[in-house]
Amino acid sequence: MTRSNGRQETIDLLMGLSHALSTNFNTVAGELGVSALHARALFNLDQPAAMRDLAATLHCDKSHVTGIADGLESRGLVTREPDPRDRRVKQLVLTTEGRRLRTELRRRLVDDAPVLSRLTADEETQLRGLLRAAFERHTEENGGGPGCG
Amino acid sequence: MTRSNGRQETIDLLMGLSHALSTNFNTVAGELGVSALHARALFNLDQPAAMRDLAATLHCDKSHVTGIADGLESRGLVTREPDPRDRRVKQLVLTTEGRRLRTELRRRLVDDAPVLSRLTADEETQLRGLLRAAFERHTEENGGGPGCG
DNA sequence: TATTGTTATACTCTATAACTATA
DNA sequence: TATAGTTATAGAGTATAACAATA
Repeated sequence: MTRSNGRQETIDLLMGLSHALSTNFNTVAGELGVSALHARALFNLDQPAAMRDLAATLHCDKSHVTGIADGLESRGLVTREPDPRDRRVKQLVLTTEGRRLRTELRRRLVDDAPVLSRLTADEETQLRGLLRAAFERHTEENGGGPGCG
Repeated sequence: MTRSNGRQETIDLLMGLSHALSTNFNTVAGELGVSALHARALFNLDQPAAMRDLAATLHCDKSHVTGIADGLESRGLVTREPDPRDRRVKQLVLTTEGRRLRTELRRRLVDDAPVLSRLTADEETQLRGLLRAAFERHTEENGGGPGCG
């Protein structure tokens, strides 16, 4: 019970931060006219990706990615490109508009970051260092490193 | 563009942590035999609460709380108690079993905290200090302080 | 035989609106 | 007239299973 109470406070704070972050993500996505789901997909499409890989990144079933890709494609944000190496595979590739939207999404997430904006530059650097350390030591166990998975 | 790149990394790290945290929350809830939704409600019922208040805490509509309370009640985890001051209101109160489950939930969240477990005691204290500072300066704007809202 | 993506189906989470009983 | 909770309904998000094409 020596460390637990502090640990518990840390968890509460992190869950609060987590919630603020995801609320902000939803808000920003909404402002850009896409659902949070679509924004999450866009966010992870910095490089073209096979649908199977996007499913892995998003921790969902591949059948779900079909629907996501349909939505994104009908909005002109991605295209399905054949993979010359394996004709079963379709690569999802951002269109120009998709890239624009993705860039804007990231820009706003960075600019509007809730809670975070309350730290001084020094404090933010400290925080980043701590998180980096935690993730470097946090091996594959729990689904890997950071990102919008 | 001086600070943006670092900031962007911080955001990525936080989103990764956020995801690890919520995955862990779901896992722990599953191990205890409740859905993440029910666990989230239990988590916030440390004190009896009117259904309207739980809706506010969970950031959802009151109609949704009716369903949550139905599920929790049918599992013997909460009861609906009348409020003598206002006969429209029903207070949700944890049963003995509900309290036990809530305690166990919190214990496991603290013990199994992913990523966090990779920090030394000193680092965790530093992290807690930073988060506390951020939240203290982060006024009501974005739904208030920490918690499992 | 195994895998990629698709379709069909169903289940969970959540919001909106109409209702009731209070206030 | 406004609010607390309920009911009914509908829409996302997601999983499972069966299928087609390809490996």
